[in-house]
Amino acid sequence: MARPGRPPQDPARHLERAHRILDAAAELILRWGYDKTTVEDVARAAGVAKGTIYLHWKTRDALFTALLRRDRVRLVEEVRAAEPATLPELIGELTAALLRRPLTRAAVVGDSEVLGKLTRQKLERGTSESDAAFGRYLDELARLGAVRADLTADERTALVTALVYGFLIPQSMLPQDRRLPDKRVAELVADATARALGTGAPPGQDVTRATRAHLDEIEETAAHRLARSLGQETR
Amino acid sequence: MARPGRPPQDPARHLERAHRILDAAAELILRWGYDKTTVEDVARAAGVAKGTIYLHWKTRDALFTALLRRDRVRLVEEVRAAEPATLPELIGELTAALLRRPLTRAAVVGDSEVLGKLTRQKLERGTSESDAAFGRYLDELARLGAVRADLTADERTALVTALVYGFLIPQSMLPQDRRLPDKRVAELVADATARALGTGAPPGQDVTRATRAHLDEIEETAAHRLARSLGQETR
DNA sequence: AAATGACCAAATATGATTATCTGGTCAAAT
DNA sequence: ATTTGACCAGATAATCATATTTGGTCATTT
Repeated sequence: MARPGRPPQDPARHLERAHRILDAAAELILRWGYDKTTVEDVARAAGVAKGTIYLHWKTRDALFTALLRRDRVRLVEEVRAAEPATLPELIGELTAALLRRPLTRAAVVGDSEVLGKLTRQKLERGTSESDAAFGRYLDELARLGAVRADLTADERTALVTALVYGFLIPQSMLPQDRRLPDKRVAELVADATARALGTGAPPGQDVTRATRAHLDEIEETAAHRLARSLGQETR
Repeated sequence: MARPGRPPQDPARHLERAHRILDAAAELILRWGYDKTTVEDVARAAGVAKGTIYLHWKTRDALFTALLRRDRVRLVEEVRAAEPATLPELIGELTAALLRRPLTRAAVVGDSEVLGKLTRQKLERGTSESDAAFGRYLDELARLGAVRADLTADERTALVTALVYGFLIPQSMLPQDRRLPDKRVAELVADATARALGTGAPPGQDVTRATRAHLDEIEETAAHRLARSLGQETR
């Protein structure tokens, strides 16, 4: 039932296949968890041979990293598509998007059911860089008078983090039926962000611009990383 | 080196010994973690025989429960001593007290380093009842115009929970040197609570009274539970 | 009556052995 | 050139036997 050989070396086909593999991986991981999902499984589900997967990624881990990065790119795209103009809108959309994306959501919430042994790792790192960018964005907003200037950069970041994580994590530990609707959670986070960090000043054009710029930067970074993850490079 | 026998059956002495055992347990658990702390260890450190511990508690678990309950009572006492008059003050003091008490803190943050196999358990339950009381308190405040009335009870609770957990958990995952000072964290939580839930209305006498009443209720419950934990009853 | 600590059963750890699985490679097929 | 899948070594799991630990009891002592 084999048909080794070489259908055209079309780079577009190559990329399309990478995505197909990632699709398969996503489904399997969400269903069985990272630990229980083997490369063989993924290959079978994607309709390719195991070796083919290693044509795309050096290691199993690299495949998973690519998967998360793709999810992240899509998340950012969703947020962008909503065209948030202010910090609260941005955070609200971010939260909503997070709640919609099981993989990234699991990574954020630290769901060991899904992530298996990777639970801890994926959380810690990756943060520092993006955090810095977010910190700069908040600084800019403070300069523009859109967020409180009486907090240090660390404090502003901690505050936003607290709101997002503070809603996501406890909610995820609640039994299904006691959780607030996802949409409502996003609204509450947005609202709380406005109240806890905002100044009440009407947001000007410059805030919109800064927000857009920040999203550009985030997407740029995310897209770049994904590209690296899809172009054989590992680590 | 033994001296079995029966120094007076003074109930005060009995209680004092219970506390001595708990002191020993607390120290050992904080140093070695729950899993690695044996009943024998505790007995030795407390200067009693192992059997004596079982004169106080039916199981090792009951001892640990008592320990947490005592810590909770002390926490509540500390909060009370600060005489918070408003919700933000209450939450701020609660956070500060939480940060000062390694055991309860570990329980809240879910520190498996300390709690060992109990990490999960202790979190989930025990909540429902106290949660209900807190919910009623928030309701009362809403009625008094001290907190926003445009939120459901669940939402108000979720919001406060988010603030406290949202600060404690991410901070606990940060490397020591990047954490904000405990005191500052408490201030930020208090401030955020005021902004996110407050109405801006000046707090009246009735708010103070409601807050005090709530603390009374909490302490009452906590003290009652501790008493049960120290008076042989197990479960 | 009150406290002890030797004692026991059950749990847990250790180790040795074997079996199974799975990440990753690469010669072969086209 | 490209894809495959048999193949391999190392990791992981399963099994079984043995040793150690430890939660909990209770006859004994004061």
